[in-house]
Amino acid sequence: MKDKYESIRLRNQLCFPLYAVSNMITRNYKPLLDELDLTYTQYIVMMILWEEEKVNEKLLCETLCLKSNTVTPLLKKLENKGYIKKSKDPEDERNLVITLTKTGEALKDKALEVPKGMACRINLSKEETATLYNILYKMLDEEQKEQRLIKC
Amino acid sequence: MKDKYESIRLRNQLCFPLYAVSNMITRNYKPLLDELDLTYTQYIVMMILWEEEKVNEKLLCETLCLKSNTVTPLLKKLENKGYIKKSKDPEDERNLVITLTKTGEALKDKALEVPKGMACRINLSKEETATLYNILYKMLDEEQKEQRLIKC
DNA sequence: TTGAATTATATCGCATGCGATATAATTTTG
DNA sequence: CAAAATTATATCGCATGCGATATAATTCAA
Repeated sequence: MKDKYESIRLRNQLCFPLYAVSNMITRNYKPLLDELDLTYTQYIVMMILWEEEKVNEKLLCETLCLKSNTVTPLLKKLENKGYIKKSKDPEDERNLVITLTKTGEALKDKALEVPKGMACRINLSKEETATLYNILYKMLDEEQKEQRLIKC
Repeated sequence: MKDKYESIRLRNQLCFPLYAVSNMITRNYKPLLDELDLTYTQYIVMMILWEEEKVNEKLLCETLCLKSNTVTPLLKKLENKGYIKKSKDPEDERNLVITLTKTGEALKDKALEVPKGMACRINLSKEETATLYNILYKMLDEEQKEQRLIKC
């Protein structure tokens, strides 16, 4: 390596484009999600609920790779907007069970506009998209594996 | 498409793994950057300064794809830590010129430990890394192109 | 079986990101 | 050349993310 400092050049980092693209995506979603009165993080929580009907907070945290200190206040906001309901699992009172309200359920159809609006904003080929998707999930899976190893 | 709602399933989003991996990367950097008393965003600012010697805020914002409302307070913190100095460009007093202090410059060698420490945390092949890098920069470049088009 | 460990949420403090807005310096324009 | 527009920073308010810590419910263990 010519320069001792090659490894700390911004252009040689993989982390930076990941970080910048992630910010970029969130920025691009904003105008579309404003229509639903959702932030990006609130949107991915709602996506899970539109699929699952009933989820507890722990599972939500694991699925989204977030900690409860991010998710708890976020759920409070979704509750205040009238999109979700919170209740305790009678089997184990520690578990928070989250379900959609009628309003939250109704939002599902409106949400179909979001991916439509985003489609034109990401100019990748089908193949590039698939490759990107697979590499990213590989990274997430590795991380999860690490987590499990650390627990042992 | 079988299900009308396929497009809003979390698993069918490209944005989500991007978002989750970006968070994951930042989490992984934290213990390494704590040694330098830097956050991740502060670290990428310092990387630019270690390369450039002298940068103004506008260029910094463009390079990092961030707005001044993120970068201005961040520079104040780096100044308080004694890593950078701020001055005005005499040619155009609007421009903020940022340079490293001796302490900031000295941190460069210590920073070489950071990519060393990260290497083992990303389990991608050379090829996967290159592919990921290229696709991400393609996305960033498209975005920049859009920006220019909008300006016209 | 009861005190200790574990687990699931919740709270606190700090550092981003960013839209909206304010301010100061420079450039454009009529 | 003076007012208007533009440009570069700065400030404000809100919504994350997360490490550290607190609290309540459950499980484990002596």
